[in-house]
Amino acid sequence: MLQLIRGFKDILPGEVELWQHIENQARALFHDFGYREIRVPLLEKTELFARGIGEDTDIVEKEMYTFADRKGEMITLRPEATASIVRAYIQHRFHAVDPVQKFFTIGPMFRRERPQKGRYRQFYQINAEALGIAEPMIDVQLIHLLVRLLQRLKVADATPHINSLGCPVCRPAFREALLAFIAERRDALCADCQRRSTRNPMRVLDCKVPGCREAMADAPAIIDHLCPACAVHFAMVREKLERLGITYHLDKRLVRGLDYYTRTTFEIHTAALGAQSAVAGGGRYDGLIELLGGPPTPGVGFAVGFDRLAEIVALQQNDFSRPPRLFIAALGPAAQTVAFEWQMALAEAGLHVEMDYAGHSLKAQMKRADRLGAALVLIVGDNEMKTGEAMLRDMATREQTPVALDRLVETLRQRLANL
RNA sequence: GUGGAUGUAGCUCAGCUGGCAGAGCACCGGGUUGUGGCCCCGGUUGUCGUGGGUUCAAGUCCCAUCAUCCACCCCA
Repeated sequence: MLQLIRGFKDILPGEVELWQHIENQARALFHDFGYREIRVPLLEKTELFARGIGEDTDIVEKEMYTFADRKGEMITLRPEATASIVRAYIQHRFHAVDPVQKFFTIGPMFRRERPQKGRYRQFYQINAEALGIAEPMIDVQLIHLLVRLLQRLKVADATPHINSLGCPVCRPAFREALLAFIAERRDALCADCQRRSTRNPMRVLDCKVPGCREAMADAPAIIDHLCPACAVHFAMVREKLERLGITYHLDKRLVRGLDYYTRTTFEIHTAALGAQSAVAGGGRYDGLIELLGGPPTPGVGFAVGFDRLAEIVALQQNDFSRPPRLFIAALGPAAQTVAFEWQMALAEAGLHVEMDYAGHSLKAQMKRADRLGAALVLIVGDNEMKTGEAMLRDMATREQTPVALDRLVETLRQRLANL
């Protein structure tokens, strides 16, 4: 049997409704906050991600779907959306018209990781990006947006964890302090951290190995080494969060896996999915636009893990089925012929109507109507064709009333409106 | 990339020291010649993940491989 590719999955009818529900909530929220949808390609030149995300990151080093196309150009299935959105911002010269742009996008991303719960090779993200705004207000707006979205989706425990990663001004000094600290207790760290300590020392801070946690307990924190500008920025983010009544955890060990992040950084975790606990994350990336060839422009954004979010939402709310309003049980070829035409006419009038196409017994058709969850069943056979009145059965009350066939649409609309 | 567990009907799973491939649910039909849910009766559904090996005989034992799940790792 031909099967789908490892780490990929089908989203089947029944589950799709849940995805649509989440999308609808996100779109409505983004619309109200002035975020406009942007759709960028799934394929980009490899260079965009190599430069944007960082050559040394795990994503670029070993997780991207990168290949040569037929002319030998190196292209990559996008592992995230921010780099593409920033590329579009620069390419279409948004900064020249109005540097302030707020975008959102929803779509698939690709990373070749080992599949696991809530982790697929084609996975979906909801992204929001605010470009051209340096003020801490917009950091807070994005965190607020994230919290509101999760509230609307009835996700409990959606408390954001926040931190500041500083900027190119304050990070070197912190890096020195951290390296010095790590050097003193290198032997106590796990093998991974010993390797990390030279390449990406910030990662040692959020290692989960108990020995490392212990050794790093008193490690210097980034927020104690912020330059005055970053310190003020972060203080304002915290103050505004508090004024909005958004509870948050200050997590001095929170770091990011992508090189472009600066200043405010945030994540939302949940216990619902085991180890794949991060359901959303984001932060400020003030250097990225310039790095990708645009003018110096601040930026901040987040990504929500759609697959993970859908699994969490499904835990409390998983029935999004939309049963037909009416089932037409037709008996005999003559009735079936008119039923077929009614179904189309009623659909045209905005009513979801189902019928049986195979000419099963009335009993079988009633069973099917029940299983589909139809509120009403219209029973039409030779008798009804002669008298011009069909029987309309209310499945909940079992009451049956005659309905004139020539006034069918109006009667049904009335009856269904009252349900 | 590393470690562990699991693959048998559409779904959930049973199948002992190797001996005729099963149950429940679902689906189809009947009990009721034109009336659903509950009940009763009957029926359909299989590359036992795949490929090799051992054996008179393999769902069962061995090897390989693929996939899924869990954890590490990484991240959303």
